[in-house]
Amino acid sequence: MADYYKDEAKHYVAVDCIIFGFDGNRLKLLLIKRNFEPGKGQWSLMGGFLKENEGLDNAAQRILEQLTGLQDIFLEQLLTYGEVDRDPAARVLSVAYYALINTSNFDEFKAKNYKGSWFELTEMPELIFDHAEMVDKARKRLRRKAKNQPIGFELLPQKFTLPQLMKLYEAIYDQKFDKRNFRKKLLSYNILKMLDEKDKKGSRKGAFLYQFDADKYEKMILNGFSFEL
Amino acid sequence: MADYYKDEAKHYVAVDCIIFGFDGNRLKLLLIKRNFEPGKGQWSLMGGFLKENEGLDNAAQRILEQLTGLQDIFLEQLLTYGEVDRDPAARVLSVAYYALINTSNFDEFKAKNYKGSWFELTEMPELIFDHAEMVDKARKRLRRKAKNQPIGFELLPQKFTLPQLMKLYEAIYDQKFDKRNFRKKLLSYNILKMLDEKDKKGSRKGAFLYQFDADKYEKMILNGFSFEL
DNA sequence: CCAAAAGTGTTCAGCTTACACCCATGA
DNA sequence: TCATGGGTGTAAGCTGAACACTTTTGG
Repeated sequence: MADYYKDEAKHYVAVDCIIFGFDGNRLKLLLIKRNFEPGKGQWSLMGGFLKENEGLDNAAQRILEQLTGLQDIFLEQLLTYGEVDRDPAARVLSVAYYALINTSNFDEFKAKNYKGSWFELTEMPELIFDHAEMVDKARKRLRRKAKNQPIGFELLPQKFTLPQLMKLYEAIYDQKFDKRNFRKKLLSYNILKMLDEKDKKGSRKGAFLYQFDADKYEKMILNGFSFEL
Repeated sequence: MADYYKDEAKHYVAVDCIIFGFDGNRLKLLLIKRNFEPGKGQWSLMGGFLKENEGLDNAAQRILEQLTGLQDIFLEQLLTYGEVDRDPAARVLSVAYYALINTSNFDEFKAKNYKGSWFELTEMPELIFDHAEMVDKARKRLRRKAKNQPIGFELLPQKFTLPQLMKLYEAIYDQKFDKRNFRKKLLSYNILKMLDEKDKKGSRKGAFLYQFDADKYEKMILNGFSFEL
């Protein structure tokens, strides 16, 4: 095949992942200690270069899997960063993705290979390049998204309690909610299934466990419903 | 400087622009007839390749200016399309941007160089590659954005009437609004300045002209206000 | 004088918010 | 028995939606 574009410039393209996790209390971010130049030894988002015959979404999945061992994770493209000087070593475009994982089933062993560790958003170290900007953008996206879709559930274990869910939303929005109003609202969507079990880790009384009911949610959006917090 | 990345792949990166315009009645899209292979003679978004030492946003501005002669236009990155086979001629990433222009001061002469012409969204021709997908995404973004920021004003001339503004919103959302409610709501934001002039093009009675008051809007968002339609 | 678009208020329903006490349990 | 977090209902204010008639003026 003729290369119609052969006179055009070619560019390095990286994919960087903003990985959010929730430990039951606070919203956290998975960062790695960079083990190559430039910026070796500094904190950074997990990333990698886009390969010759690899789709962007695939690259993001690959990179996420390398670090966490997880597949089939919520992953969404955020924005592409293309300032000429953003990487001091060379002109590199970076396509940012953000991911939501629940920390319970994540592979600590893999993460150790990259010196990955979790940080509270309030206690983030300094990041290389424009990564802090990416994180900020991702937080905003997460807030917006969580208003329109129940993506918060990606961050929780399969069974969770309403106090846990509320803590998650409080962490995402960095504000307190009234528990009566919160329960009323969430239950009114009819996308939660209450189970017979209680989780007693949080209190002596124990809190009922719930499951997210994806079927009901599908039906709900098919009927033109819009999830709003 | 050492090229730490020299073993990594490099890629062609294009920038494609979804250009919305409003002619006072309907929301339109500016498309060009492609004059190079592949896809020569087919309808397409205006685009171009990212140059060696050019930032992404700059590239988008350059491309927009080439076609419309306009500078300082609302322009926002949408998403990057990176499927391996999206362009049949070569592996090309495309960073999509969308722009809002008011058609009154746009340079038809320049547009003719590219065989550019306006299409109603309902009468769009078939587009090359994944451009239709980009347009669809841009429409959704425009709707969302117009709810939270008064970007609609980018699409209007500096002075406009409330009926015009309402028509614009009706075009963006593809639905009718009640004019009493619409006026009440928009005026309640206090970001419009009524002028002493009337525009008589639309009716014998004439409609008062308004101007968008950017100062008041800045103050409004500083005070934590959220613009909602 | 009439056609055509501009302009104008009120009511009702539903949603959001604020708010305080009892319950169950393990230690 | 008590400390701790879990669970529950109601009232007030606000916002969004529905709805119809009068005004202006060029032809």
